[in-house]
Amino acid sequence: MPESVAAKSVEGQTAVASVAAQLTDLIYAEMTPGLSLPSEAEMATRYGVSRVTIREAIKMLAGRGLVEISRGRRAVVSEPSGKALGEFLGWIVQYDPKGMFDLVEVRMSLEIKSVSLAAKRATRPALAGIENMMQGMRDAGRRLEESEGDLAIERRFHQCDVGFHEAIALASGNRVITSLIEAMSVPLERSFFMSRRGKVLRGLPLESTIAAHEKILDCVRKRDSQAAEIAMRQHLEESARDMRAAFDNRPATVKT
Amino acid sequence: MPESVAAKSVEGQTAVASVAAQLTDLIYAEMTPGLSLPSEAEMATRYGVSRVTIREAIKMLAGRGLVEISRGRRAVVSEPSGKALGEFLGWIVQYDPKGMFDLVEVRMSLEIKSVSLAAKRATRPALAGIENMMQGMRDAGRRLEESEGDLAIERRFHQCDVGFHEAIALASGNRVITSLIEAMSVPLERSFFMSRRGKVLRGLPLESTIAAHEKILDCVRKRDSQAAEIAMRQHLEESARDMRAAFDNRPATVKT
DNA sequence: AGACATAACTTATATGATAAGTTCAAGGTT
DNA sequence: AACCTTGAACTTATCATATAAGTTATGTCT
Repeated sequence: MPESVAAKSVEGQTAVASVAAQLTDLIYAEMTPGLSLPSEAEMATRYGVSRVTIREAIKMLAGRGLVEISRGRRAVVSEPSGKALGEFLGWIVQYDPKGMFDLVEVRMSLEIKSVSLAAKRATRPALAGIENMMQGMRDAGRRLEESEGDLAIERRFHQCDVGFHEAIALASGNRVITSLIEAMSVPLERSFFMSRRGKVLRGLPLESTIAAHEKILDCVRKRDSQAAEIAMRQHLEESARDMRAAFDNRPATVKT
Repeated sequence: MPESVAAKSVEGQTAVASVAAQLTDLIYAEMTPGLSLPSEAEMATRYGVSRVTIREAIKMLAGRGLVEISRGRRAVVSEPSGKALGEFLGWIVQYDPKGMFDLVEVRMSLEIKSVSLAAKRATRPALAGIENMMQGMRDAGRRLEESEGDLAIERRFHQCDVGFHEAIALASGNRVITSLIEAMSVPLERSFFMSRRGKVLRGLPLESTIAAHEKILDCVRKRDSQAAEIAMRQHLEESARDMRAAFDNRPATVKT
């Protein structure tokens, strides 16, 4: 039997690491999202290692968000998305109690850049995407006033809020911004959910939140990037204040 | 004990995914960087799955940069770092020819925020870290003028350049910024290296680059965050112009 | 005390087997 | 002709077991 020539090409590296690196190169060089990797068996013979080794290498790529795995099908190259990155940000934010505030601080910069670019570059369909989310917020807001405290609707509202910002990022035409904002929404969403369960309600009235978004959308429509920046900054500062306030009178539910 | 209760708790999820999720929770909840996970055998019995399943789950975490693996030792929880994130950014930037410019665009926002915070918050040792990198640039710059075109020294110069910006990010006291800037330097470094090999030299004279950094450092020392922002913006805009220019008259060297 | 051999633990990889998904086409029914 | 069924071929998911080769701790011997 051929003794795994390719796999051990670099001394001191494990076969799994080597295969993972080679697969990464392969994907970068000659594959695009949606395409399938070869079958495990085929790769195993190609790289001269066992199926186990191949599987572990693929799991590594999956952890990085480079491929998606599902049973019965070959691994598929992923569309780049912020989700995997979001997990990572969660990890960074984890330790520090002030980690979430760090995140909000960064988010402010990015969102301002994002909306500024969006005002300059948004295409028609991108604009429609933003308006769609805005409409979703209005609807959820209306229904939320009628049935007070419905958590499902509240969740829907929050999703549209997040979606609004993601749509703006998309409209910016900058993929890096899109991914980063998408990523940041992951830990933020988690934090929202937890604060919700901890009975810490958002202090901001709905109309105020909706009006702020409406204002931002309006600036983007008018292609006034400076005004858009200002509107976004105000909106985020307000919601950061709110978050901070919620954080301060929080420990009511724990002991002390 | 029942048959792998924990592993298959959520229907429709594979055992590997389930174990990976549980390990992630475990790490988030009660572990800190440097600690070791249990041995594979122990986890296998604990979660009621085979060693293979445990190994694949761990490989996923390793792909995310959550743990580090080495032979003979148990997996160790990683220090959060931008490196894994950098790979991811590389992936995002990969397709788009303008991806690198998107990255530079985002970097500008973050670096400005970074230096602004650093000017306000930098501690003594953090400042020393920045000064250290500055000194490194000066040294490398001097030696670079004497021995023209030494690639090793040039590389050293570039490392200090990157290190300078990372030191500022560190001084900002914002972990998210630190990680993101560290992450962005990965694809940027790769791009630098490639353009270097393609004989596309930086057009900027050394003194100009050094002076720009000197100026930034000075502003941080004086705790003048506004001036620091301006200096950083100028520096980055200049280097972006340079990069764009280098990119434009590029294809002459491709095939050789 | 210090060097060195060794046992105990641990990960890396391979082989072979079984179960359970997906895909696709042949053939039967309406 | 359009629609469903069925099964074969392919593919991944998981397991059990075995061997090799690292790391660490426990000694003993000088």
